[in-house]
Amino acid sequence: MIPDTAPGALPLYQQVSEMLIRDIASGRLRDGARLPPERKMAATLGLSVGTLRKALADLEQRGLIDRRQGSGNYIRASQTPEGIYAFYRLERLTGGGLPSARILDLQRRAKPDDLPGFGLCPDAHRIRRLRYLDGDVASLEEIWLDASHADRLDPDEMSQSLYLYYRDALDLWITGYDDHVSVAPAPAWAPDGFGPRAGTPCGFVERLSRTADGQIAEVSRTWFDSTIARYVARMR
Amino acid sequence: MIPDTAPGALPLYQQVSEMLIRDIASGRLRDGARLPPERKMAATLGLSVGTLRKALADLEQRGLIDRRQGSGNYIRASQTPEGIYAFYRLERLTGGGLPSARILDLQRRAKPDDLPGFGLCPDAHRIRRLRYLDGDVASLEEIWLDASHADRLDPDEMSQSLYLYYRDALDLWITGYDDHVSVAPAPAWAPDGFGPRAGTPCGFVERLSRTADGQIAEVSRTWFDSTIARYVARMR
DNA sequence: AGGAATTTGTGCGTATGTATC
DNA sequence: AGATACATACGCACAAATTCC
Repeated sequence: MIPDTAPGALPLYQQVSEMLIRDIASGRLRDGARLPPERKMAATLGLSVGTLRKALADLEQRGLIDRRQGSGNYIRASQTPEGIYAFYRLERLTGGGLPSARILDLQRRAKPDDLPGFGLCPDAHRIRRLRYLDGDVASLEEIWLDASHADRLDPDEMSQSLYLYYRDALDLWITGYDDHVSVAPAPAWAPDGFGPRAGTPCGFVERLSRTADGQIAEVSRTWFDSTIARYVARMR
Repeated sequence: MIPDTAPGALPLYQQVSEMLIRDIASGRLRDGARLPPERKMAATLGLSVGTLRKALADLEQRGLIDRRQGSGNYIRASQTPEGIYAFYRLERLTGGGLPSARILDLQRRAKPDDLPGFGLCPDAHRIRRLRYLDGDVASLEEIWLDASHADRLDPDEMSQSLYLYYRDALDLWITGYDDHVSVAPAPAWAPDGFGPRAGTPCGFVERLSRTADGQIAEVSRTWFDSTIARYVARMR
């Protein structure tokens, strides 16, 4: 790797961290793969072990790798065919579950007034999706992506993980979020197959998704069937 | 500080981190106070700057201090009279809100079957509390604390933050949790003043609280009024 | 079973950059 | 502008866990 030493560039360890995230997202590093030993890897990249370790610690905190003393560093097996769902916080009541998605509708529209203010553009892309866990309908999603990041969205290219699509097709990197979880009526457009009828209370998550510079790029709303799924947060 | 060098002791940086947490919790370090410069502090504690920095990074990640380059390290102003609510995840719909609590009931009982398995003891202390945000009733809590950590609990000594009581009175250190958020009927014991009537759907959080060694010490259930409060999770 | 080799974890020290006061 | 203080980066030694022969 050629480090970017221009003034104002990111610190070395962050450059390394982002490069590795990109490698994982793109599939160049497969799930479960073992990274080279730290000392070898540091030598290859031309940096000190300490700096590399800081980057690796960052990846571990994001849940992208497993670090095992005496063994090695491993790309965390995501147990999904589509890639990483590091940001997906719904799981079956029994724990886990394989997520998948189906797009119901995609439009470009003016942002409605009841959305929190975000982004630069008065317009946004509205994506409505049905989400599954192990094949069962678990939730509905309505996603508003600020239109400044893309003129058009191609539903055929969208992968099961929207964040991967953002990264690969739009070069838009979501690095964090704020989630607000409460209870709200299921939306009027709730299709058959989703447990709660329109207007009846169900779990509700509003997410503000942020890029590395702290700007909100996307606001999403998720209504979930709490007989199927629950929202999970871990702190340690 | 005299470092614990016994075999099996925690790493130095964790000992330092825990000591500082204790100092903050106990009030020996006041909100907003500035810590000594890293080099001076490291010299005082008899350890290297790098080790101290690792402990400080840990505190920052837990949100207990602010680190400002060129300025200093500051105890994060908690904006509450009671101390830290780092683990409290409910806030007003408008953001923030001052939490307080009132104990409704305290009993020692056999653990009910519908609790997840935890702890060593067949018994647990059951605490039922009413929680407020800015004086409004926001949620009900039912807490089950494994009885192996204390024979008796003294309701008069319990502070607004149970975790502080655990630390100070029981020497029990809660360092992390798993939260499961969904929708559930308000419990039969829901008192007047709590918005949702018994049996009607409201927000629901089940929390498994862990000590540093990963053991579950406490299971709590919170029913919250989603017209008043929402559950908040941040990731970055 | 056991010991050597490998690999990550912890801790120390130092030099230099950059933000704040 | 100078002093102070945190941020980044480098390198080394030893401990602890794992792996392999």
